[in-house]
Amino acid sequence: MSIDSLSNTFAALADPTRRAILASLTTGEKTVSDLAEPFDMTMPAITKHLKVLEKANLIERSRQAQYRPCRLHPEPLKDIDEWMEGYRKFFEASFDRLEDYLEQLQTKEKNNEE
Amino acid sequence: MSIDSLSNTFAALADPTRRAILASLTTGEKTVSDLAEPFDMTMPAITKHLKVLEKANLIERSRQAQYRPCRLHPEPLKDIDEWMEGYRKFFEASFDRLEDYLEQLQTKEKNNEE
DNA sequence: AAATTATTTTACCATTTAGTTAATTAACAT
DNA sequence: ATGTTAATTAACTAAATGGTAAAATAATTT
Repeated sequence: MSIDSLSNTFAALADPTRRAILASLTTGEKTVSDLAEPFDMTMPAITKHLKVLEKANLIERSRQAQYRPCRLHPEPLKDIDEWMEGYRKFFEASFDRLEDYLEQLQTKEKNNEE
Repeated sequence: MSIDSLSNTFAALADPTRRAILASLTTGEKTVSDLAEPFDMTMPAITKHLKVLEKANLIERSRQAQYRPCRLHPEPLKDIDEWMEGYRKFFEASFDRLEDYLEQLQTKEKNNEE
């Protein structure tokens, strides 16, 4: 039980419906019906998606009358951003420079072995 | 068929074994056995993870004798980074401070109203 | 040619996921 | 009290996922 939270966050984002829900929440709090409206999907399906997002800590919920409004809780995205940091140098560099970089690394490794 | 590629990338990253494989590839090309070594997992399991990464375009493979070396192909991470761009303002520290600041302002205003 | 090493494929299994319909809960409005 | 609106839960299904063991493929070594 309890998969690591980075995996959980990535998994939650690996679905276009859920990403669209998050995008929708960037403009402010929304009810479940509001969120469901753009999708050709039943309400229980949306409820499930919201549970996934809630478990991944990407949204927070409250109660107002019969509504359960959702709002964005972006903190877990920070963890992804930090994870990305370790790879940024690989995709920001031009292809030629990446190859140079990898070559350098391998040369260094070889030298360290001696 | 053919899920959107952003979903595919996120899904590929939603597994600690696969992320560890990517991390391992940041130091250069590795054979399947090299990659498998740290894990308590059979070779076919690793082969499957590599297929997921390959399908997500996060690794590339070649042939050298009986080896099938893998190397990092970081480009899809760029797409994630770009997706993140739309959310950065929500989780970046400066924003938190801005929120605090705005909250302070509103409190002050309220006090002035009384 | 036979044996070894590296890797994949096949066939299987258990669990999770993404959806459905039907029933239920909760709060509000008449 | 009754009905309406908002949302969830329950029960089910099909497909995907992450793993296994055993067999197959491919190249190398002896």
